[in-house]
Amino acid sequence: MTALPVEDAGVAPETRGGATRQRILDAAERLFSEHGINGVSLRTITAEAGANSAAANYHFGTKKGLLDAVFERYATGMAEERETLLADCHPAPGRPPLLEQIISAFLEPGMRGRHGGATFARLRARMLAESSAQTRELYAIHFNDSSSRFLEALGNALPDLPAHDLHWRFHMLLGAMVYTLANPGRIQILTEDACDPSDPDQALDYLVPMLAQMFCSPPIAHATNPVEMLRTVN
Amino acid sequence: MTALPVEDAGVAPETRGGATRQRILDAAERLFSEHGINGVSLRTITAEAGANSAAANYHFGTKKGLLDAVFERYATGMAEERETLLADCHPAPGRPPLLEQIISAFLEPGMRGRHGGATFARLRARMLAESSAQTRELYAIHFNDSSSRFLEALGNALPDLPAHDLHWRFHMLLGAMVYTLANPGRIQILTEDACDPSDPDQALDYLVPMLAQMFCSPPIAHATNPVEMLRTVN
DNA sequence: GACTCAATCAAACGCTTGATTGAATATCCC
DNA sequence: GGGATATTCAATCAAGCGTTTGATTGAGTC
Repeated sequence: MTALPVEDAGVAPETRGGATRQRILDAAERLFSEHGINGVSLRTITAEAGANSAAANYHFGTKKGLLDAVFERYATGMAEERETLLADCHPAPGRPPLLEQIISAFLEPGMRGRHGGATFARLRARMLAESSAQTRELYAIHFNDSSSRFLEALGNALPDLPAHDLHWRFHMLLGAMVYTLANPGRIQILTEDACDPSDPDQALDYLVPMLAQMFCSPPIAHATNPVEMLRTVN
Repeated sequence: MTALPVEDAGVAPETRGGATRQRILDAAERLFSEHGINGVSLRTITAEAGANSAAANYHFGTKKGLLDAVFERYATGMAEERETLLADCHPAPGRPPLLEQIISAFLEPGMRGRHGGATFARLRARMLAESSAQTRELYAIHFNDSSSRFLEALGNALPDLPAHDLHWRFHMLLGAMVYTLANPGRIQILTEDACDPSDPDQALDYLVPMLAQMFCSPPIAHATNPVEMLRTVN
């Protein structure tokens, strides 16, 4: 009926780039990110994609397989770009401070237009909150390595910061990023839109220098475990 | 069959404290927080509560009504305690800095054992990420007022901080809190459990002083909108 | 002892879910 | 063209969903 040209027949459906397959991926990404994975049926997705209700199962096997494909589509390139940008981080005159370079290299690929944009960003945030076995595995597969490298790079850039502080601050960085991506709109409600984290440019402009300042600030002395106060790194 | 004593017959089921009703609330809170609202069926909840499959509908009308009741159960007291603690914030020798008092007053009621503990905390975080019409409304009803008051108190404590910075830093505070409550376990995976945000005491010990330092740090000069750089507050 | 009424129960309602089937159609290479 | 392959289609499946029903229970009231 649609008679769209299929440009690469002969390949297994998992690696095809057929038009229907793409439309299903787009629809699934959008609907998953809006209503959650359990909140959307395959029928809704295929209807939105203008495809037959069996098409999703044909192309991706199961609903789980569809989410895998949706996630994989942008996650791989995103992690790669992160690492590329990180490799290019070095202190130099005329460039931002090293810490800002590193933080920007971590945040930027996931927040700007490439790699799925706001839709995929929101899906990632939602998946982190849902935290099922599948979503945890997808995160581990695609992001564990690069995130570890960033943690290491931040530690090298701040040799005097105790590991406990480094880890907690990275946790806070992740929190700021995820909460911004999730865009629950709380701050917009509370401030009547004076501050808009849903604008990626504004978000990066603020988060990168603010997080850099946070990482730079002196270690937190905490009373719970005095031994920690003496330790330096690791 | 169970023959449990009903201590307050004669009251409408919405305000009863019957044993079955309580068990359903407990089971719903736990299962909602673990698998999401769409990820759990009423049958699973009632089975977990050892009740008949119609019991949830009898006591709460609909699944939506059940979530309302689960949220209401602790949210009201939590918001009240926040406001009580905030009213008691004032600079004095021998007490922590005012900023830490305010931040602690905001974070503590939601993170320590009262008001549902870790289970309800995780549910709140998940609801923020899901952000359906119902969850947004529940948040607005129970938390908008008190959150606004905290934003105001922070602004008063930091009269020289531009509103743009204040709002963004409060956004980051919310992100750190929610991400900690959601407990996706990312930092534990990356650091092999050296840092444990799922321990409320450790979390508060670190977050309160670190966030206070963040609020205290100098304003961020941003190039996007130079006019902002000249403004002070509001 | 008849009556009330909140609470519980087993059973079923109509509907949606993820998944499968086999026939029909489109597209490719030779 | 022909034959193989890839895709789409309508139809169907068992299972599960939220919700409703009518009967039953058992403690309190007069």
